[in-house]
Amino acid sequence: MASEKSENSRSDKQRVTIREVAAKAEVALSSVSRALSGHPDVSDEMRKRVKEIADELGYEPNLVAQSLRSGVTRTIGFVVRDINNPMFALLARSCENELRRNGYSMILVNSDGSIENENRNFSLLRRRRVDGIIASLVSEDSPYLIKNLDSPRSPIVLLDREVKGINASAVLADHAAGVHEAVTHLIKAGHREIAFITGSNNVYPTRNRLQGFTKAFEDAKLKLQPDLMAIGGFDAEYALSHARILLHRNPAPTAILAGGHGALMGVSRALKEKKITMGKEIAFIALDQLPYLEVFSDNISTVYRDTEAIGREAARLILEGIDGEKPRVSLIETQFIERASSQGGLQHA
Amino acid sequence: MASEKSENSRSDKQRVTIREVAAKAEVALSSVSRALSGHPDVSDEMRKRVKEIADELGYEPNLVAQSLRSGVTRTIGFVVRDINNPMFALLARSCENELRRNGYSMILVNSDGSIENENRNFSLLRRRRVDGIIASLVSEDSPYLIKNLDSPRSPIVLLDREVKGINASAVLADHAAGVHEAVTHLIKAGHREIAFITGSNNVYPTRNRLQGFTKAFEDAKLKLQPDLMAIGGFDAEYALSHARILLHRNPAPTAILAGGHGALMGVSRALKEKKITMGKEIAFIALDQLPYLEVFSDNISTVYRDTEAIGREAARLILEGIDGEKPRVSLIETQFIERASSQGGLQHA
DNA sequence: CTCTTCACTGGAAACGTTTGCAATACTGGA
DNA sequence: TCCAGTATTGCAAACGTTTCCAGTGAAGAG
Repeated sequence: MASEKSENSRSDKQRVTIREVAAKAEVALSSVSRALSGHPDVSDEMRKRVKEIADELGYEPNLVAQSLRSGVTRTIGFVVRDINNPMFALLARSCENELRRNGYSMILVNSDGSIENENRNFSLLRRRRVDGIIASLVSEDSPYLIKNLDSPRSPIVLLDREVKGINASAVLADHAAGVHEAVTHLIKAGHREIAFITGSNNVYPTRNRLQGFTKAFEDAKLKLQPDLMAIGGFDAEYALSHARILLHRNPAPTAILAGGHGALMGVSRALKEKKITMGKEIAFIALDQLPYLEVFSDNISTVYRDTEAIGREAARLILEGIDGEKPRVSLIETQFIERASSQGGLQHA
Repeated sequence: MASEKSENSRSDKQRVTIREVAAKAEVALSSVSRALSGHPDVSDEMRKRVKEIADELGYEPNLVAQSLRSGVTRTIGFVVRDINNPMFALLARSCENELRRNGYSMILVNSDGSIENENRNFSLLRRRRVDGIIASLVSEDSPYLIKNLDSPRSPIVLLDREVKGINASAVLADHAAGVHEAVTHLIKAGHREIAFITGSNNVYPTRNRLQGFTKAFEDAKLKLQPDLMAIGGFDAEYALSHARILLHRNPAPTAILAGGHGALMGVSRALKEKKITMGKEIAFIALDQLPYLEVFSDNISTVYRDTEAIGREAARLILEGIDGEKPRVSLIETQFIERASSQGGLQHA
C-alpha cells in the first residue's frame, strides 16, 4: 500500500470530512453519507468505492455533526454520589459495558452528596442533549427534582430511588426481604439488642431496609429499640461516631447491621478501636455485598444483591426508554448470606 | 413484539432554541447569542432583556450545536482497564472533579484489559471529537498505539504509562524509589527470600518497580532470585495461582510484595488458604495504597502515592495541552509506609 | 455642518452531517 | 414504441449555534 502523495495530507491539520471523500470519489455528499451509514438505496459499487476512499483518506465521521442533525447523541449521563464508592464503581462498570455494547457512551458525573451539584449536573447533561440519564440521587425530596425530572425530554432511570409523581424507570433492590431474613436470623439466635446504622431515610434503600427491620421485630413480637438505630448518614464519619456511641451503651448491642459502604467502613473502624472482633464479641452483618468483601474479609455475613445485574438492568431500562417504551420499575431480589461475622455476640448466654 | 409505546409526549415538546428567544425579544439571533455568551459588544439593556426572556422560555443552550460550530466539545475521554479497580475509581473521581470545575465533562470507557477494545475506544472518542484523552493503556506496545496516538489532534495524558515516540503528557509515579525503600527495609531486617508478584512488564509501573527492586538487591550486594518473581498479570487469578506456587517453594519466601489491586487480592487469598498471617509467618507489602486498605486492614504496609493528586494532575496536564502548551511529564513521589504486615516472616532466624 | 469614530445591532455564512425531493437511467410490460 | 415502475444518484435544506461583516444612529472632532 505505498502511497505517493498521502504524506503531505497526513501532516496537515484539517480533518477530513465527508466533503473531501465525495470530491475524491467524484460523487455527491449525500451518496457518501448513504454509503457509509448503511442506507439501502446505494449500489454495491458505490458503497465499495466510497468505503475504500474513506479508508484511504482516514475519514472519521464527526459524531457532533451527526448528533446535531439527527437529534440523537448516543450518550447517557451517569450520575452518582461518588464513583469511589465501590458499589457505584461496579454499577458504572456493568452499566457502561452494556451501554457500549449498544453503541452508547457514558458521561460520568459525581455529585459528591451535594444536591446543588446534582442539580447542576442534571442541567449540564440536558444541555449536552444526552439521550438518557441514569442516576442515584442524593435525596428523593430535593426542591429541584420535580422541576428537573418531571416530563423529561429523555428517559430517566433511577438507581435504588423512588420519586413520586415523576415519569421515570427505576431499578429497586428488595432490601426489605434480605434484611428481614437477616434480622430474623439474629433474633432466632437470641439477639435482642440489634443496632442498625445506615444513611438517612430520604432515600429508598434506607426506608426499605427499615421496613424489613421493623417487620422482623413485629413478626417476632418484639418491640423496636429506636435508640439502637442510627439512621442519618452514608459517610464513614457518621457511622464511626454513632458506632462509638452505640458500643458504649448499656446494655451494649449484641449485633450490628451496617448499611452501605460508608457504614461498613465506620463500624469496622469503631470495632477495631475497641478491639471487638466480629463474629466473636459481636455479630455483624453488612447490608451490601461490597466487591472487596469477597476476597478480603470473606467471613462477613451480608445481604447480597447482584450489583452487576443491576447495572445491566439500568442500561436496558434506559435503552427501552429511548425506544419509546413506557417507564417501568424493575425489582431485584436480595438474600441473606450467613458467614462467620454474624456469629457470636451472645457470650452471656 | 407488540410492545406498547408511550405517547410521544417526549418528542412533541419542541425544545426552545435561540431563534425563539430572538423572536420573542424581537432582536436578531446574533444578539441573543452574544448576550448569552458574554460577548463584550452588547448593551446592558440588551443583555438584561435577552436573559430575562431566555429564562422565561426555559432556554437551554444546545451544546451539540455549540460544539459543532466552535469545534470544541469540552469533553475528555477517560480510558481505563476497569473502573471497578479502586485505584482507577479514585483517579476517575479526582480527575472528574478537577475537569468539571473547569467546565469539562468526562466520558468513561473501560477497555477491560483488551487491546482491541482499547483501540475501538480511542477511535470512538476521536469520532466524538473529545478535546483530550486521559488513558491508562493496557499495554505500551500495542500495534495500534502509534497509529492512534501519534501526532494526535487533541492532547493525550498517559496515566503511569510510557510510550516512546509519541507526543503525549504523562503522570508517572516514582515507584522505583518506594519499592527500593521497602525492599531495602526487608533486606535489613534479614529477609533474603523476597517474592514479588505483579502485572506484566509491558507497562511502566512494573518495569519501574522492578528497577527499584533490582537496585535494592544490588545495593545490598545480594543477587536476585528470578524464581521468586511472578511478573505477568494484574488480575487476581494470576496472583492467586502464582502465590500458591511460591508458597510451596522450598525455601519458602519470607516476604511478599504485591503490585496492584489484583495482586493484593490474589496474594491475600492465597495466604488465607494456607492460614498464613501477614506480619507473623510472612512479611507482606502492598505496592499500592489502595483506598479500602486505610480503613479495612490498617495494618498493611504499603508503598504510598497520592492517587488523588495524580488524578488532579492528569486533569491539569490535559487542560494545559488544550491550552496549546507542550506535553510534559509529571513525576509523583512514592514512599514506603511501614505497618504491621511487613513484620515477621523470619521465625526460623 | 460634515466627517470620523464609536457602540451596538442585524444579516448571513459557516460547522459536518442527514434526508426529503427531484432527476436520471434502465427495466420490462402493454 | 411508449410508459410506469424501479433503482440509483444529486441537490439543497435543514439541525442550533457562533462570528464575520456591513450597517445604523449618535456623539464628538474639526
